[in-house]
Amino acid sequence: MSRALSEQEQLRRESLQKLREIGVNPYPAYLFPVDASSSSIKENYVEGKEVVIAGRLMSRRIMGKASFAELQDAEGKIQLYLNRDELCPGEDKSTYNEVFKKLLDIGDFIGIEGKQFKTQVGEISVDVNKLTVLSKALRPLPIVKTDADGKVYDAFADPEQRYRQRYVDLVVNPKVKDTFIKRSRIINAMRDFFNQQDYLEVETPILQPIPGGAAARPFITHHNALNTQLYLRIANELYLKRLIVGGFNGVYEFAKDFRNEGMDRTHNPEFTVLEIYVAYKDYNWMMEFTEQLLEDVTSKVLGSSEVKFQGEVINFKAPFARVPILDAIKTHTGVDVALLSENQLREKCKELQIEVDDTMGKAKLIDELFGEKCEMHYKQPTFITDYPVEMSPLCKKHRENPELTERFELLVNGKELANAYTELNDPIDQLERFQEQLKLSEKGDDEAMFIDQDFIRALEYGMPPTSGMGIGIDRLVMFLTNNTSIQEVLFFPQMRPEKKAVELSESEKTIFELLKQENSIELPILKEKSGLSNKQWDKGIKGLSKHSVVKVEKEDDKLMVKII
RNA sequence: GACUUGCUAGCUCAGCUGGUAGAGCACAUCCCUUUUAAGGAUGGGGUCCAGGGUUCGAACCCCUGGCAAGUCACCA
Repeated sequence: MSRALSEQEQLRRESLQKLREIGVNPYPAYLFPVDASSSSIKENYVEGKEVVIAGRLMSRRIMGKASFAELQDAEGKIQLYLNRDELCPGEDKSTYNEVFKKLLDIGDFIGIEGKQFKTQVGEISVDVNKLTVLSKALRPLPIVKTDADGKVYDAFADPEQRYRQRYVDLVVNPKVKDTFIKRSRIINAMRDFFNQQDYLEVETPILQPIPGGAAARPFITHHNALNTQLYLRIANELYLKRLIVGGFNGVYEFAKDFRNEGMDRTHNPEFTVLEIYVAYKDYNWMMEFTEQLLEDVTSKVLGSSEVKFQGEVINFKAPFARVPILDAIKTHTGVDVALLSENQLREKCKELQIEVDDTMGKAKLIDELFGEKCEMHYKQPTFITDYPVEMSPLCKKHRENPELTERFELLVNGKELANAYTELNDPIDQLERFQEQLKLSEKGDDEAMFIDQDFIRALEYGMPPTSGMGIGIDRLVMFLTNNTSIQEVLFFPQMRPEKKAVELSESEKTIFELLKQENSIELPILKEKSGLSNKQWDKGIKGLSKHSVVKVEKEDDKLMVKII
């Protein structure tokens, strides 16, 4: 069953047909020899120079025998001037009168040849002397207009439509395109930074038999040939460390991770993370490395280490502040965790109106305390360091205090942007930590880590002292493009599927069943038989006609209903 | 998962106390040779998210469901 077409869609299909009838192929297969672009023309304007450009027709201002139009290519828009007698110098004016004025629509791809010139108002334009149809658009684009002051009218702004039909969003909202261009540049700048130091970009499995390296619920899938359960990775940490065991000096991966958890404006089920591991380094070195990386990336991509984000100015100029987590808690709550037992700490948390329960250990309490009372204070990039050992099962114990670890998180605008460790390379300690996690999992924590025996085996062969760091790329891009929603920095954020094909409603089914017995029946009799109320009958019979399932016909003054 | 808000023409949105569904842009026909949110005249276009209920009558009231956004909860 085909979709009902709107009036505008029907007209465009008719235009498509007419183009073919007059010998114009609406979808030609040939290469179109573009030699300029909207931006190259504006940047290197030469009066009278011939150019060949292509793009979408985005607006038309027809004034009888001459017209202005806007062409949008990958870089932006440029104005076209079409003069009937220049475009059609002979007797046949059909390219202008028929093709351009009648059969083309906004959104169609066209190629043009013409001369650069400036209009009386001074706008750089192209005077068209040849026009080629490159691809006809059958659906109308939303029309977004911008006036001389940059004020936007009728913006295509509904988030649902924008995310579901990102292609449309990209065509009509230039800012959206900018965000994704920046995203690509950010990743390139990071890659350059790592490659300059001779770290190796690697790829590790997405389908993993044991989902390790983080505490999160995985997606589960099944491999038929192996007849085994596999998981989509929640992190790539354990694989990258295996490569350090294998002898690489530094490895990094821009990885898609998958977590089967809630979705909101900062969480998408699949997201991108950069993880990097460098041998013979510790977390102090990694802090300096991270600072330099972010200063370098912001300067290269934005031209400045200062980033405007939601009215705040965030400065990524190195060095960043460094605050041990217990100091942060003391500063913002007055609680000196080091002096308190677990129960005393739990009481303190209750006093501070933090929700706690008896299953929470000291680490979890500290985490809550920090998350609720401290995190939001760190707007400027700040390294929070030395987390409790229970929270960090893959991190080496602190060289001065075995209850803590050599870990830092980078907070920006109160949110975690990066996470790093001096990696745990003692295989016996690592196995014990995994076993601790197993106990948590037996207590019902469905996010506690699995024991990865092969990873332990790798560590038993020896891993050099190593520091590793991960950055949430989506969140970084959000900061650097001033977006508060992760959906704005993903081309295709996860959405619930759109509605399925229409099924028959109850009333429609009732009528259809009756009709199937007779094939053709008088309308009043059918209505009587159906036993439906007026409204149900009306909706039912109208629905069936609309779905082209039945037809109502007049025969000898009788209304007959027939199955089609 | 809970709560709040929204869903009306291709797009952006009105639609009063329940009484024949509106505007701007877009579209169609006509006029217009340097315009620019071009202009002028005329016209067409609707599953009012879906289903059910109340009612003489529902875009509007009630119930159920769908999708989305925001807030909260959960969660790296």
